[in-house]
Amino acid sequence: MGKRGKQMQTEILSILRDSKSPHSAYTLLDRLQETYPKIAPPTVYRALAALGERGQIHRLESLNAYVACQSEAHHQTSVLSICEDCGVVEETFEPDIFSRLSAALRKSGFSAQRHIIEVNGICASCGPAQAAV
Amino acid sequence: MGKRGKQMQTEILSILRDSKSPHSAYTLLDRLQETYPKIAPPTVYRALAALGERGQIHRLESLNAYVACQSEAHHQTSVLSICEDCGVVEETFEPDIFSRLSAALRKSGFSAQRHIIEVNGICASCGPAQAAV
DNA sequence: AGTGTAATGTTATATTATAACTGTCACTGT
DNA sequence: ACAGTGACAGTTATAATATAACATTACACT
Repeated sequence: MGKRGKQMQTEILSILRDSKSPHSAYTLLDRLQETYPKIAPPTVYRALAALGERGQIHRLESLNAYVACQSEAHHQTSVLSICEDCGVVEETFEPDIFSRLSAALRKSGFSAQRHIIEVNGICASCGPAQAAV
Repeated sequence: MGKRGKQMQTEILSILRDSKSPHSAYTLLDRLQETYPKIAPPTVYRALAALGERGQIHRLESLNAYVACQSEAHHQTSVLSICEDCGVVEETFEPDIFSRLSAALRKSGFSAQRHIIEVNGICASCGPAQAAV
């Protein structure tokens, strides 16, 4: 890997962990440039790719943005729920849903490798129960 | 709506229906320009937005691309499976999985509105059973 | 040191998407 | 009929996201 690459990955991971909301690649780039003024987009994308491969971050496909993985364990079977009001993303571990999904698709001969499950909605803090308080 | 808008939607829908693989907005733009040389990106995106609202097309968030809805009925609860080999996208109706997902998230106070389920893998035609033939 | 390989830096550009403004046309009320 | 108005479509420009391609550096091995 190399020292610089690891350093960037660490920086990005720490930025993402400090926030429950997703960051875009270019938001991260701006943040990193405060410290490393000269880095360019490929640096960020390389770091994001490495982190993604290790399951340390998740990419929100519907937002083109990234969040830190909230657990050390479930790197493959988590559901990402996105609050449309406050933007917070929560990760939920739902192995049962993933295996049902794989099983359902296998019936038609499809062999599942990677599942993307993202749910848009309103989180507990922003929901009607809270609005009434 | 207006005549031109409908016309573009019809054209796009027919291009997408002619192919089981997804098309990007700009692929569609190129195709439309064969007939309407002067149209610009916003025209395509407006048509895609209108088609999407009516559930006639699905957007593949992980590919930034679009496919025609393969059914007239299930506009909300379909799983999109994407073959990494041939690129074909199939739509599967899985209301049970959607309701389980909503139920699981509701436990933590999250109210689901829109579900995005995309699965990457290998389809029946490209899978090992076929390779062995 | 010399060579080969992999990581990183750099430049440029491709791809996806939308903002903001302008033009057109159908419809309304008079 | 005609001015007003509002929705849609056209147009221009640019924003936002992502990667290709090549140059350079670092480092391991000899």
